Amino acid sequence: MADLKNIPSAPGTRQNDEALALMCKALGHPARIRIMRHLLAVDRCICGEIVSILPLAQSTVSQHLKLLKKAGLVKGEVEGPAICYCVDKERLALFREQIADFSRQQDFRG
Amino acid sequence: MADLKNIPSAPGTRQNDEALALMCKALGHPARIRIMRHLLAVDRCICGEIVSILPLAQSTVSQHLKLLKKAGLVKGEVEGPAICYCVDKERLALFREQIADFSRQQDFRG
DNA sequence: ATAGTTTATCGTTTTTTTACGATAACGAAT
DNA sequence: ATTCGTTATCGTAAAAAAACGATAAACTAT
Repeated sequence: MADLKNIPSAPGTRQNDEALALMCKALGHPARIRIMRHLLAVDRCICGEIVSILPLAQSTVSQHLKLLKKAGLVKGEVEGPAICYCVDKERLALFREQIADFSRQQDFRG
Repeated sequence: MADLKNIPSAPGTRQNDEALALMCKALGHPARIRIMRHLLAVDRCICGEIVSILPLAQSTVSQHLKLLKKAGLVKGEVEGPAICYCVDKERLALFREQIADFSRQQDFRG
């Protein structure tokens, strides 16, 4: 990938194209959408529960969770021997706003 | 990728995880975010203009546009010798709503 | 200490994505 | 008919993503 990070952004443009793209990419896979939906539905659960609802190996699910964490959409905390995951709702709300701003972006030149 | 398409969806869950993931994936690259922002800013422009604002080869930009078209976020129409691109605002609005619904999804069991 | 449960990481393979140059296709204008 | 400007497609190479099994790490409980 060429270095888009070093290009000056347009005046009215938000700087965080990278972060926005990262979050979009994190949601750009059906398994990860599923994971998010489940977490939103049950509020919080351990990794094993997610494994049980998806037709994927444990290691694969763990990788998906890692990506979601990297994008900031999910956070996990140790809970006894297991790890409890939940959606970072602030980040998700931020994402929703960014998408809203983005998709309402118009031409306000002059 | 395993066949997530054949898994029964949870009761309250929207069916179009695939479509939502596809649109997210389309926006999951900084170059494509840039393209969308530019199109939103200038309303409509030819492909060559987009090439000129990105540090990418013409063929690469063409591929990115192809992805955005495949996701339905962008449409292009022949205009003389060139092709004029613009954002499909209805689709983008739909996407925004899907994200809004998604990110507000809560636990309403019982 | 040992055994059991849970999850992350490693190593690997396959597939997809990203990027490029070169070429083809298409329309406009000479 | 030929040339020019514009964009898509082809072929290819390099990088990243997706998936798995096996193993390691960490914490509980016996």
